[in-house]
Amino acid sequence: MEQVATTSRGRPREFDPAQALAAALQVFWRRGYEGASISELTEAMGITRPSLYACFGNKEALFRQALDLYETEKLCYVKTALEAPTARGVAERLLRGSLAMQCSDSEPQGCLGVISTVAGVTEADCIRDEVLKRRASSNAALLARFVQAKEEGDLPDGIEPEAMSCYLSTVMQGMAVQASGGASRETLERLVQTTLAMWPGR
Amino acid sequence: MEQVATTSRGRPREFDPAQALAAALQVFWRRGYEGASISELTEAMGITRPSLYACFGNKEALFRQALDLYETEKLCYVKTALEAPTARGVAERLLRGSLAMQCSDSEPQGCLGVISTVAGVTEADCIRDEVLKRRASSNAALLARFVQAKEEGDLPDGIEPEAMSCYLSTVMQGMAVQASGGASRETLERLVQTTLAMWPGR
DNA sequence: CCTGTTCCATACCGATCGGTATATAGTATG
DNA sequence: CATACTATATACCGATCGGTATGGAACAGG
Repeated sequence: MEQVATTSRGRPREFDPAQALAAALQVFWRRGYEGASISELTEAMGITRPSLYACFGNKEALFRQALDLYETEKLCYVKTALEAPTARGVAERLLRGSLAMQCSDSEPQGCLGVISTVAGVTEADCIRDEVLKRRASSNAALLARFVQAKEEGDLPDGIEPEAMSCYLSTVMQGMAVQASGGASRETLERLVQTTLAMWPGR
Repeated sequence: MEQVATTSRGRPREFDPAQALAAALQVFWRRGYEGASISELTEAMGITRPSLYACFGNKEALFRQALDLYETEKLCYVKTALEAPTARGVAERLLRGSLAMQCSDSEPQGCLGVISTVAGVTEADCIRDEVLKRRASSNAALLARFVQAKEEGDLPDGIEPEAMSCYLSTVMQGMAVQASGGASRETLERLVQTTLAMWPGR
C-alpha cells in the first residue's frame, strides 16, 4: 500500500521504486499484461516478489502505474503535437512522434496501449477497459483540436473533424501493429510520408 | 496425427472435426493464441482433451489449422478484392471486406492475424513468425497488384506501389485495432469513407 | 463370439501462474 | 541496549497451464 513515512522508520528499502517501475514498464511493453509474469517482472526490476507486492500492491496496480509512466514519459509528444498551428502540423507531429517512439533501439517496438487492448483478455478485461478509457480521452483531445481546425478553415469542406481524428488514430494504431511485427524504421518513415502525402490541403 | 483410415476400423469418432475446428477458431479469435486455454477450447469444441490431441496434434497444430480455416473462410474477400479493375477499387473492396468481417455480429471483433502478432509472446514466437509469414505473402500479393496498377497509370506520379500497399495494410490493421477496442460499425464505416476520400485520383 | 483397433472419459502429470506466510535482517526511536 | 517497525529472503499456497496415462466403450474383420 506504500504509505509515505513522515519520518523514515524501520529498515529502508534497497531499491529505487521509480527505477523498478521503469523496468516493469519495459516488461509489460514487450510481453503485454498477461504475458508478463511476476517472475519475469521481479527479475527485470531487480527486486523480490514480496518487495513488489509491498511497494506496488499487485500485478494490476503495478500495470496501472506503468501505464501512468508510459503516458507521461512516452506519450508526451502528443501534448506538444496538439499545439501545432495547423491540422496538418498536428498530424505530422503525431505521426513522427509515434514513429520515433516505436522505432527506438533501446525500447520495445509497438505501442503498449495497442498491445494491451487487442488480445481478448480473460481475467483482465478491466485492464482493457482502463486502457480503452485512456485512449478515448486522448482521442477526445485530438478531436477537440480538429474541431478547432475546422473552425479555422483548416480542414476542407466535406471532411468532418470526427472522421479525421478517428482516421489519424487508426493510422497510428496500424503503425503500432507494423512496428510490433518488426517493420523497419525505413518502412515506417515511408508510411508517415505516404500518410502525409494523402493529407488534404497543402 | 490424424491418419486417414483406408477402411474405418475401431470405434468411430463422435464429433465432426471441421465443426470442432470452427469452434476452436472462434476461441482463438476471441482470446488470441496464449489466451485460449485447452479447457476453454475443448469446452467450445464439445470434445474432451484426449480427443483434441488425438485429432489435432497439440495446441500449436490446432492453431495452425484454425489459421488455415481463417484464411480460406474469412479472408477470401482479399482474393476477389485484388481482381478489382482499379487500384482504388482494390482499396475499396479490401476496406469494405475487412469492415464486413470485423463487424459481424456472430463473430469476434478484430483480426486474428493482428491479435496473434502484437502480444509479445513468450513461448510461442514461432506462432508469431508463422502469422507474420502469411501476412507477408498477403502483402506481396497486394504489392504486385499495385505494381500492375502503377504500370497502368492507375497510381499518380510520386506515389510508389510499395508505399501504397504498405499504407493500405496499415489502415486495415488499424481498423482491426479499432474493432478489437469495440468501435461501432458506424465508426468503422466512416473510417472507410474517410480513407477512400483521401485516396489519390478519381 | 473373439480379437484388434480406435475413440471417449477420468484422472493425473510436472510446471508455472498470481499471491502470501514466516522468519530474519536492518533502521529509527526511546 | 531494547523496542518498534519495515524490508528482504525463502519457501510455500491453491489454481491453472499444456499434455498424457489408463481403462472401458464401440466399432471392424475373422
